[in-house]
Amino acid sequence: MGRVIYHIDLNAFFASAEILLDPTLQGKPVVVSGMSKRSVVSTASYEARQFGVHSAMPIKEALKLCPQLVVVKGHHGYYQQLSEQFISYVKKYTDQVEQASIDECYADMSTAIHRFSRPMDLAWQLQQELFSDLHLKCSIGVAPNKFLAKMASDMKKPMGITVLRKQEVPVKLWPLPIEEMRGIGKKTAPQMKALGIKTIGDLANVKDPEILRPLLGKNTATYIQRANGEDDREIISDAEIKSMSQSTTLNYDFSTEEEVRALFRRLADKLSERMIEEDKMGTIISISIRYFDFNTNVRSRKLDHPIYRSEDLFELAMELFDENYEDQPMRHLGIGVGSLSSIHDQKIQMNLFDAPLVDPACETLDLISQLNRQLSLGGKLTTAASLVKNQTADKRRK
DNA sequence: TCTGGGGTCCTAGGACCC
DNA sequence: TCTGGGGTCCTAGGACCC
Repeated sequence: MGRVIYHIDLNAFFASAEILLDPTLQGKPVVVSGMSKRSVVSTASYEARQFGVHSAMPIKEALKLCPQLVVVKGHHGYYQQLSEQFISYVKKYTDQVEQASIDECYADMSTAIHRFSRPMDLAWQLQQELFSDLHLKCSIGVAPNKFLAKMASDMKKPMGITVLRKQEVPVKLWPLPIEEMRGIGKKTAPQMKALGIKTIGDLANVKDPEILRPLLGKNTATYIQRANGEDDREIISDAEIKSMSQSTTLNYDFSTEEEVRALFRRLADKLSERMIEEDKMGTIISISIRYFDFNTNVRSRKLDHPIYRSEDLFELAMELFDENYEDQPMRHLGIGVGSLSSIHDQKIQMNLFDAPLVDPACETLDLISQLNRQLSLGGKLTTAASLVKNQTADKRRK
């Protein structure tokens, strides 16, 4: 007996959420975007899409296409709350739910559908609940695996329910252009077309897979299987986040150290706050610098102890910046942390008494000065244990 | 009216080790 | 009278997705 996988995709999520906050926006062409001249459209309402406005389009271009466009600033905390409610509604039917992004998830409904006479009925009920209770529209794809469910949910929007069976693959999937395939983007699609692979069907029936290896790498066989409607990936309901970052595009290009320091302070503060909220610390620090000409550098460093405090993020970001800055005007800066683990778990493992012994003669003064620095910065007072650990790690690095 | 922000995954080269 | 062969880690770059 095969699986029944749903892919549930909220339609124009950010725009719908804004209409919930301000019902007078209902029926109007609305986009959510930043408010600077360099902003792009994050999400467009269906009314806005009729003018040709779409995600990632520069806001100025969108206004040119649709002068009456209503531009609203995003409220990401609110979207996050709505998203959590969305997931909890899906979890009423199964605990096998994998959140794929803020506005979509996969769910294994193989067992849950037995409570309904037809698999479509569960989808219909869930869609109605999300609309009547949360006022959110969604599209649902129903299929034997994640790939087909995702393709199915894309086939009818908004408020669509699409069943895609394995035997329907040649008729419903194969005619689609190759760029509709997940993972084939605007760089790879033209190269595949140059090889004569113009549709998903062409990929499914490719005679010599080796010609695709330079484009698709080790996943070549997987792509061909997907094009044939095969995908045995499990639903992963407890995926851990792997990296966190905070970045911004400037209103005008930066050229001075003071500007950079002030921005890195702000980015470090925000990122640290989010990391503490998510109970995450990490051992890879990275910065990104995008210059005026869009040339972008990402520089990273592996650390020998995990960090999450704003001051640590800031200091290391500035070090990486000073080592790598190419002395040109910058339009974008960012800080990221990878290789994440739990702050909480480490604190449990390492209480005060587990701290490594410190040579009192040469270490005490330095310890006190670090402690004072942290207090003066208004940061949370960390345990002496973690302070000592940080310090010994620093010494090792030197 | 140029080109956001937050993520994931893959590739490739060099260092280093046995 | 040239320079092994893996395996793993680190770093950089790039494609892709929502």
